[in-house]
Amino acid sequence: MTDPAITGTDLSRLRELNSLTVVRALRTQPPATVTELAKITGLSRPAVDVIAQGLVTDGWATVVEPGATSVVGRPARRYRFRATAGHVIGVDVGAHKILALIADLDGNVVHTARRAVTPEADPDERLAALDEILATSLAEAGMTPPDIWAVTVGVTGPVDATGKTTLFTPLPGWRAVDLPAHLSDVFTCPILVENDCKLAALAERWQGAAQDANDIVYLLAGMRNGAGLIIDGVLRRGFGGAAGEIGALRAVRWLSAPSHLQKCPGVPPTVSPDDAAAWVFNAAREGNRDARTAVSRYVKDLAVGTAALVLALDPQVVVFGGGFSRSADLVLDQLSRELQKLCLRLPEVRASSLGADCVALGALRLALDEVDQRLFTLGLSAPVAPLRT
Amino acid sequence: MTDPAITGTDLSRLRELNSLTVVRALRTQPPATVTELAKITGLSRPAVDVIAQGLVTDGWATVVEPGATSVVGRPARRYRFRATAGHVIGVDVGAHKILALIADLDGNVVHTARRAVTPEADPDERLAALDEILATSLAEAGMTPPDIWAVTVGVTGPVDATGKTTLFTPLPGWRAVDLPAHLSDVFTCPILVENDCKLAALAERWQGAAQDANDIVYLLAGMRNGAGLIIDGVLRRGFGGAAGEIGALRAVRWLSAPSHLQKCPGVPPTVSPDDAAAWVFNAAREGNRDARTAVSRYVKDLAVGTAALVLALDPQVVVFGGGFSRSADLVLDQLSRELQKLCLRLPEVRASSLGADCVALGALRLALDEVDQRLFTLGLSAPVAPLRT
DNA sequence: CATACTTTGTAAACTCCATAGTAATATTGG
DNA sequence: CCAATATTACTATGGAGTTTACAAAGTATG
Repeated sequence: MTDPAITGTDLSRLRELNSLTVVRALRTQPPATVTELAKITGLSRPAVDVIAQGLVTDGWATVVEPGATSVVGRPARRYRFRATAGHVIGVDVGAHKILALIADLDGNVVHTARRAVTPEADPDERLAALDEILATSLAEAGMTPPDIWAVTVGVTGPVDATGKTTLFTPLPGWRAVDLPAHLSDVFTCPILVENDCKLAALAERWQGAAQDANDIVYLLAGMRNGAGLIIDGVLRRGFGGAAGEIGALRAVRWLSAPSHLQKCPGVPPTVSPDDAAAWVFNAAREGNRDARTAVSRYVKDLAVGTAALVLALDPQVVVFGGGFSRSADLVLDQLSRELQKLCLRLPEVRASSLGADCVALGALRLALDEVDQRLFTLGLSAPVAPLRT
Repeated sequence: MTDPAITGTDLSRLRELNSLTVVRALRTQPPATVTELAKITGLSRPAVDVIAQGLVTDGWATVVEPGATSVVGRPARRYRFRATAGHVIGVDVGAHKILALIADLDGNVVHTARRAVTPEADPDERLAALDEILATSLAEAGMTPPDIWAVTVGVTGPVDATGKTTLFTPLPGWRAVDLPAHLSDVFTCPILVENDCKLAALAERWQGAAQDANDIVYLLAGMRNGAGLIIDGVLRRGFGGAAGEIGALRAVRWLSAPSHLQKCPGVPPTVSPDDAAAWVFNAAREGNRDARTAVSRYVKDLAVGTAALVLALDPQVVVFGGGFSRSADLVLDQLSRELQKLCLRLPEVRASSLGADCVALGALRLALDEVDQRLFTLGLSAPVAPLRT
């Protein structure tokens, strides 16, 4: 009924806002004194003092009693954000593997679990593997589902508003899978499902090659190409969750791009189709002419779709990620030259600096964002797992 | 030094926040009583009362003394937002014309001025025409430059962060023009320069065909094609201001699309090249086979670039605007069918509902947004024109 | 080892804002 | 003219942050 944007503020809300301000300041870095916090927030020392004490009693912060200091004056109590008050889970459900990470509220990974699956596994099999890896992860980390404040699962293919990949996904039978419904048997906290490229983009901005950028086109380059878009610092999903799926347009040749590598003449028959690309990249690095030609054609095709995204969005950075990013040394320069030819303004082209965990890392980031968003809009009550709305 | 995001709030700021809340409520619609405002804002009646009186003394609101009412009880004073406290200017500097609108803070247009220029006019000539139309507009509206709180000028071509069209513009010699610098001789208020397609997109969301949508791809279709992108409700410019310039990519055939119309066989030699497209659309409407084929080819080519934008962004709505939108009846259905073939998820395709003023209207909207943004972040002091920062 | 000095922690007085409750006022209907 | 009703004006109350003052806990210095 009432628009929250035009809702008046009363005194208690003011206290809440200032508490959140102090929490934000606390989270910026290591244990801080009341005086430091007062300087950061612009509040007075007494105000910060009572707020900090309130945060301690609520469980959002802990006190670090003063140790040996080398400065003049009375040693100050230090307050630290209690990152272990809650945890989040980020999962990457891929064709070949499932990777689950558990992290605290600061994003420190406290548990990692990996499990291989076959690409042909049917949904029941894959879901069973997912359930199993989640159960053992929780057990090994000494946690129970109520300790988890948010879960994000990364999957291949565009994810709609209900968390399903109804439009398309390469995983067999996976289109009908309702992951939020499935996981809600175990977790009462918010459950998010997101496309793997988009999550990788988030990870790259969080801890990877694009930490300084707010406008990012992330390329997940491999046997399948995908893209994740961060615009004005926020991951954009599009109205139906299908933003970045430029590969569907035949005119931009993303579908055919990897085939240049697979069909490169000279690949030994002993190399499996899955490993052909890696072989070609290696051969190209050693000077094989056919391989160099194949890579060149691959980059040329990749550049067309990338140029379409770059022209559409005019990003600051293009991040070359995905399985092929290990061979970024062979790709980056030429990709940049091709984009120069095709685009109005050339963005920086960088190689991904994260490994194969990047999708799961991005899933963590999205879960943490969800927690933060609830915190800063709904206010901080006692630190317990939020309920799904 | 200090991050405004983690700045504490004190009591006076709280009053300011609540004042802004009341202003927002006032602006939602017609003169409101204190009781109504209290209900909307959630504040108590006395609080709203003192705030409203403060707004009146500051000049942000006016009192409407009660007239004849048909309800029981003492008639209530009504408060109205004083939209005439300030005004903004929106200008469309096109190849053929300059259009200047003056509007109050509610967006009501209070003055309109149009002036023809030749496409070949050099920058000095065009700037002189701009200065002249601005001067006469102000004079006719009975205003002086200090009465203007923000000015937006729409131009063709991507606009960089400094307000220049250094990358590209079809206006001769215009790339070197520094509009903000030029206009700052007259105005001390914020001066914005923006791409015409982007402004038209804003207008369409403000008063046109896409008022309900937050994710919009706007097509400015004419002898030149352009696009404006609204994502999550906000106009996106891209890192260098060149977002939406998909037309630069040859693979998507936007450059060649209008030539199908111009080169259509059967156009009488009496028709000027500028009017050829209109002739073809009319002929197609009357059943001319050649014309229908030309239109069909035009739409096919237009659809490729549009599909690239749709796949990249996954918008809710595609708005077909620009000069050709008068012939939307011939285009929309087929465009929709082509997009259906090319895209993963088909967005709604709608025709623009605004006329040739849409760029200037969008310029007004951007200027109003600038004013609002300053209001709601910097707080409301006395209602006077803000200074450029 | 005592003193001066510096910084932190805490309490009190003060200001400002919103709320709640009450009295006064103005209008309509009987 | 009086009762009912809704608005406006006024006062008291409580909460939150700031300022000021002072005690407490250390280090530096003679």
